[in-house]
Amino acid sequence: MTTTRPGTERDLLRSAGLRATEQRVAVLRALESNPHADAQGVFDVVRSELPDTSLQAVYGVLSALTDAGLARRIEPAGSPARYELRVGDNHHHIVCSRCGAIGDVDCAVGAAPCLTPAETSGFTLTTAEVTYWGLCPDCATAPLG
Amino acid sequence: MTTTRPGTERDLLRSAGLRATEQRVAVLRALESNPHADAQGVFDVVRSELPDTSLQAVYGVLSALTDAGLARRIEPAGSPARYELRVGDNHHHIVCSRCGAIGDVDCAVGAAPCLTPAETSGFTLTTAEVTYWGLCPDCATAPLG
DNA sequence: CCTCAGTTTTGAAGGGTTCAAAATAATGGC
DNA sequence: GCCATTATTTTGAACCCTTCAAAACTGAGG
Repeated sequence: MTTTRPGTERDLLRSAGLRATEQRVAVLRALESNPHADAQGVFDVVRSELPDTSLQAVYGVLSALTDAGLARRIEPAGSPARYELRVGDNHHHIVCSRCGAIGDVDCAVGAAPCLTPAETSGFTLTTAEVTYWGLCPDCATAPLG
Repeated sequence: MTTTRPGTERDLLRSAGLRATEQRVAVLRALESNPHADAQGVFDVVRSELPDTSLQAVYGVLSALTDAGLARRIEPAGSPARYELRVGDNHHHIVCSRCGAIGDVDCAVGAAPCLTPAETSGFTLTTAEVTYWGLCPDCATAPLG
């Protein structure tokens, strides 16, 4: 067996119709160990493994993953875009208003109560996105600010 | 009576502890007639009244209004920041994913059901923000894309 | 009317992201 | 296994939105 050994990321990419490049595999790994990382954060992690990777490549990979449905892009106010691999379930996020840390939050009351506003102003609704704001454990207990 | 006549915006500014400059009055008027406008949009409207106003002044005014609680800043993903004068009530927004138009949406089920997630990952919660995505009336009936 | 602090103007820089052409590398077929 | 094809990445640059900073100005109180 001289073929590829691990391959889970490669398989994931191929099954999504994407070429399994080492940059893409590295980005997937980076996001596995760093949920909610931004492009720069992914870049930093990827570089430790593939030192010649460019930031633009990371942007390209993140875009490809997002388009293919393998990643999800979230953009909290005042923060650069973050990416996560947890897709397909409609979960939400809680953002620390002090340090920007992000946590996952499952939908509040069962299925999707927030998905049905009273009045949509004539808009056709497709999705609802909830962002909670607060303080992460560290910042809540930290000194002043 | 040779004093100011209209003055509602001026009064509003003064009561918030801000100087009533003509730029600020103009920005308030622009937001009254253009809810959810972005800085550039406000700038365009203000310029029709005060041609010498700078974009930086608009940014400054919007920042001052937001800090003073007279305006609210919203930042939908993929859009420049928008501003609105409707503050104090926790209403949400619906954004057209095609053209970016924004509508107001009152909180779905009475008070604030979305404010209580099941699990906060240890975060201390302060606010919840709901963004609905869909198509505005115009885009829903428009041709393709 | 004058003074002083708060605002705006002017000019520039910054971060995050996207664009484009050329070089490179991953597939599928031979 | 080797080639050709086409997707990806590299390289280098530009873009938009926003903020910063010093100097000129203006509103509000005395």
